[in-house]
Amino acid sequence: MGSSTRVTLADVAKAAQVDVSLVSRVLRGESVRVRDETRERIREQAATLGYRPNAIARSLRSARAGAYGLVIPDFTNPVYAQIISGAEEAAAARGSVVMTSTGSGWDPVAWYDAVDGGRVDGLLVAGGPMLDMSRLAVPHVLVNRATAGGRRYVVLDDAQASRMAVDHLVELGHRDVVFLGGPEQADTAQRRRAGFEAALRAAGLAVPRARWDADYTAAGGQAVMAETLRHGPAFTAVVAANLPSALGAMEALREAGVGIPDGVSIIAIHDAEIAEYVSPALTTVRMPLHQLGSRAIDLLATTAADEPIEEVVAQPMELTVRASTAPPPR
Amino acid sequence: MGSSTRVTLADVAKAAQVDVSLVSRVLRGESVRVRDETRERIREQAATLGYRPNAIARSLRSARAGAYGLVIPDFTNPVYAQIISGAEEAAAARGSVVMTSTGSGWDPVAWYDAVDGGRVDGLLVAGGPMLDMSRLAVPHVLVNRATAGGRRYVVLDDAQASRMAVDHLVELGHRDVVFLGGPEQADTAQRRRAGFEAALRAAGLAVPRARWDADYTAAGGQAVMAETLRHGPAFTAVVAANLPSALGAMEALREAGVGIPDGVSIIAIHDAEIAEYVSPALTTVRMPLHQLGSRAIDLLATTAADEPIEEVVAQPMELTVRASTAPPPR
DNA sequence: CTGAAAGCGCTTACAG
DNA sequence: CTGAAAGCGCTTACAG
Repeated sequence: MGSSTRVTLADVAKAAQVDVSLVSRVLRGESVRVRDETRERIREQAATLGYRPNAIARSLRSARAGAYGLVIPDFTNPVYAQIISGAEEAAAARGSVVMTSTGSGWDPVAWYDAVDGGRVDGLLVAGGPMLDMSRLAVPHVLVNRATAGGRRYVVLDDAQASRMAVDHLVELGHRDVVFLGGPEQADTAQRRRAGFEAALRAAGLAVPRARWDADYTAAGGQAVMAETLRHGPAFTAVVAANLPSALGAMEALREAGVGIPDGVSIIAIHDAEIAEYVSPALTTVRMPLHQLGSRAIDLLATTAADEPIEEVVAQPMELTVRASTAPPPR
Repeated sequence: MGSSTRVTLADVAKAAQVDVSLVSRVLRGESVRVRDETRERIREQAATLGYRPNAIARSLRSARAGAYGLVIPDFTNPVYAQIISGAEEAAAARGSVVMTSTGSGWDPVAWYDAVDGGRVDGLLVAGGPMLDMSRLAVPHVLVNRATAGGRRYVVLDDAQASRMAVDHLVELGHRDVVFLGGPEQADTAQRRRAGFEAALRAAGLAVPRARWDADYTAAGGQAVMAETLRHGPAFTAVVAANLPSALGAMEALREAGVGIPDGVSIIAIHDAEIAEYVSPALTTVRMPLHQLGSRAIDLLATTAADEPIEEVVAQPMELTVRASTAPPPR
């Protein structure tokens, strides 16, 4: 160890008594005709010296970073772990994936420099503050967000998720269902609400007039659910726009002395391990987040930077029935 | 946009009619005496052309990456989000932090190449598979893990956390307390267990003979708690070695019809938002994970690569009493 | 105050 | 089959 004396291609070349260019070719496995004996000598010396290619020099020369960036706004939200694992799986053959955050004390100027200086071949942006992607030289794909104006995104079938949630509740016999929404400016929240309302209408049920939108957090879900209990319409079931807001809503219901599911049923869009370990275990619609991450990397890698991408990853989406939903009280 | 025509230093130099070296100095803010007029012209042209420095070229030349790597084994565990935010805060002045994972389909060989090719100035390793750090040329610091042999780590005061948990239970009147441990090979788990036993002895209480070790996961915690209920000693309280295993244990208690906290109290080491939103809300010992991340970056940045680091971040550690602990049934 | 040159460690046509 | 050379886009002594 010791960064003092890094072994370079030149060192290996000297030890193996060949030119650096040959070492480069052999070590990269480039199909080059070379005597077996020479090839062996080169490999041997590289191993002996502990040569490891300088990725920076390679990148500069070849104009390829060999890495993709993935921008995550909030590592506490378990949905991102699934997107990450999908992205890594798809990228494995092409290089690595590095995550950066836009969290606490985030500085846009430093960020653009850090992310757009050739360190990555492309950027997946999974939420976070609204960024001006046109300032970026590196190709990008928005993940789970279809910003107006942007034409490079992969999203989920949010409306369908709401529909599955509503259908489940309707099958159980619920007729008075409210939607605990996400922030109005989030397009995922808009599509989930639209899907909710469409499904209600399709079932011949009334769409509540007022909107009860939280901010996709547990604290927000709790506050808005409490508000709904005080001033909202009578209801026997809730569709929560995401997992954290469902957990908050459950807390608000408990505080109000409302039983789950005997008083009110609740179902959330998105699934994660935690849904199994709350009480009662939470019924969810599992979204294809892993597939979303994979698909986004594939598109990033295979698409020209200026080519529009407007794609919906719809499969597999799955209702996961747990203990938080049951027929309405009668 | 369009990566086709990146603006280089040479482009700016030509436009401003000066040498590239001068542009480099002015744009980096190097203290160089230059006519205000020239400086102004350079800045103007850089802005007009939309120049953005090539981080790769800069790194190669200056032998500094301007970034630190942070290896995360599992993005679903909320404790890592706190470490990340601490690391980012400390790194902000020096460069960026990029996270990489050692998750699904992780390939050690590719990993060493990816991480040790000059892309980062240093590496924080927060758990994951046991890696041979001596193979790395880049300086590293282990975070929350003091591997035998390794002499570069920052850990928490795990024993103290257990002590605080036990003391809380003892003050409530508990005398029969069990420890739901972590995996035996994890040194954090060893210290938490040792602290647990020491605190019990200090309180004049018996240390259970058998060990009930899970694997730091919810599923593991659930299985081992169920086992403890069947074959373990009688107990009125549980100290869980981490948050996920506590959530699993709560599920096992519910399944066995044991009330929390009226039948059994439970307290977990580590805190996260989710602890507030399970039912009953979980009492925890909040660990200084943010500070752990910050300190690790500071040490990485200011310490020679071969200098031993053996540090404990002990403050602030805080008992957070919620609803899952109460006096024992009588 | 500003310029010219060397060189970081690679890859990749071009030669032979 | 193998080598010599150019050059990626910067930074940094060295000159003047």
